[in-house]
Amino acid sequence: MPKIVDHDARRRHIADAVHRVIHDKGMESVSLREVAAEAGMSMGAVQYYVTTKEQMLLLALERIGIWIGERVAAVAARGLAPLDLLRATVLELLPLDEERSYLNRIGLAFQASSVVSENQATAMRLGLPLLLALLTDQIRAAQSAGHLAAHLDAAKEASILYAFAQGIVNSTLVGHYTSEEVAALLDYHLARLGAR
Amino acid sequence: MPKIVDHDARRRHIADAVHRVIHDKGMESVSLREVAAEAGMSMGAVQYYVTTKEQMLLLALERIGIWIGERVAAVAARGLAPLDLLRATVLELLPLDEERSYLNRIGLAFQASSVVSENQATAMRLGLPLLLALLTDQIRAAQSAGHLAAHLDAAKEASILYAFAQGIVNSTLVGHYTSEEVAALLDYHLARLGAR
DNA sequence: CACTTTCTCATGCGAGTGCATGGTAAAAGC
DNA sequence: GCTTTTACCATGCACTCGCATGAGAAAGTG
Repeated sequence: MPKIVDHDARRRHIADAVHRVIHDKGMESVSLREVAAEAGMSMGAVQYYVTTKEQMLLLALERIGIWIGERVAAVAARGLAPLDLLRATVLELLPLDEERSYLNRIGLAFQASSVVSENQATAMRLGLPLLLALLTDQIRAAQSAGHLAAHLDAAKEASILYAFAQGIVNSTLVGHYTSEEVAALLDYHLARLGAR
Repeated sequence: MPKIVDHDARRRHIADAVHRVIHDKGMESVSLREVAAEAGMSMGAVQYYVTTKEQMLLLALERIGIWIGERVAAVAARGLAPLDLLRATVLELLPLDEERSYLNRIGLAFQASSVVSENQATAMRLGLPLLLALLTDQIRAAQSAGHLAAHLDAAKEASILYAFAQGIVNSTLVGHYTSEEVAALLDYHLARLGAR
């Protein structure tokens, strides 16, 4: 065998290029040529690692999921107190700095794209329950620690919290909220759920 | 002058065709030809009423805003009790039946598209404060009637409620929630805000 | 009737699309 | 050294895109 190449690395490289194209010019201008140019490789090389455009998008979508998962896991590893951990986890999902905006722009593009592509919708549905379960656990932990009211339905609160985050993302990305307003809204919401 | 034609009607007809294309095949497959075919007219006729694709999309976006505004106004005209009105208004924004799913699919597509198109983002930002102000008023009314706790910050609650709704839309459109779960989540959230 | 104005259409253009193909360079196995 | 496998690339193909153009049909006015 010749020229041993790290296939995963190449595919990651391509996925990153897809992300940049989506972020800079939107989902509609993702094309094999555009992505190849962004990745600094020939169109033939892209085709070698990715058989079809659909598969290329799925690859990029999966990597976004992994990326978010890693970020959330990193927060969990910080060893914060229960309620702080919950707050930090949700903050991680909001577009409060450049990297999180980048991630959320791409996420929103895939969100919309998934409505029309069943394969993408399936991929989207994989990560969601994991995140909701994590939030549910964190809420339960905060309840046990007496930081959140014991009578709250942890699973429902997790769903509401995540929906809140997603909705805030939408409005923020079209330029409605500032970072400060977003953080203030989250804190207000969490405070309202506090034990009394 | 010949063939007197209702321009607004024609433009509405075109906008409706754009909506159907976005709903059925997604934003990426919106093209002058596709829209013309969907509208049952020639491509030249579409071009006569709409000078550019960008303008066509803006037209379709504006009409979505008008449509949602009308639906929300219709709810307000039903003369419900304060808390019921608030609940009904939010329900109006959720994809709980075919028409609302239709509306929300298109809305989400524009949401994503607006991130990349400044003109669309501007149009999006126009309607949002109106809706938030309406929800804020309804929350204040519910507080005055003793249906919601008086200590709540009405404006923040409105923002949270709307963000919640938008987030739920995202997840529901990719197939995560059922209609029943969505309604249950809203009721749970509102009950938690109730006066005690 | 002509004449003007409004509306509609077919067609062309250059550019870009996803994908298939055939060829080529390089490294490993024999 | 020759073959095989892997990696890559240039190009072609059929198609679609947004938009421009010019011709002409329809319906009013004089």
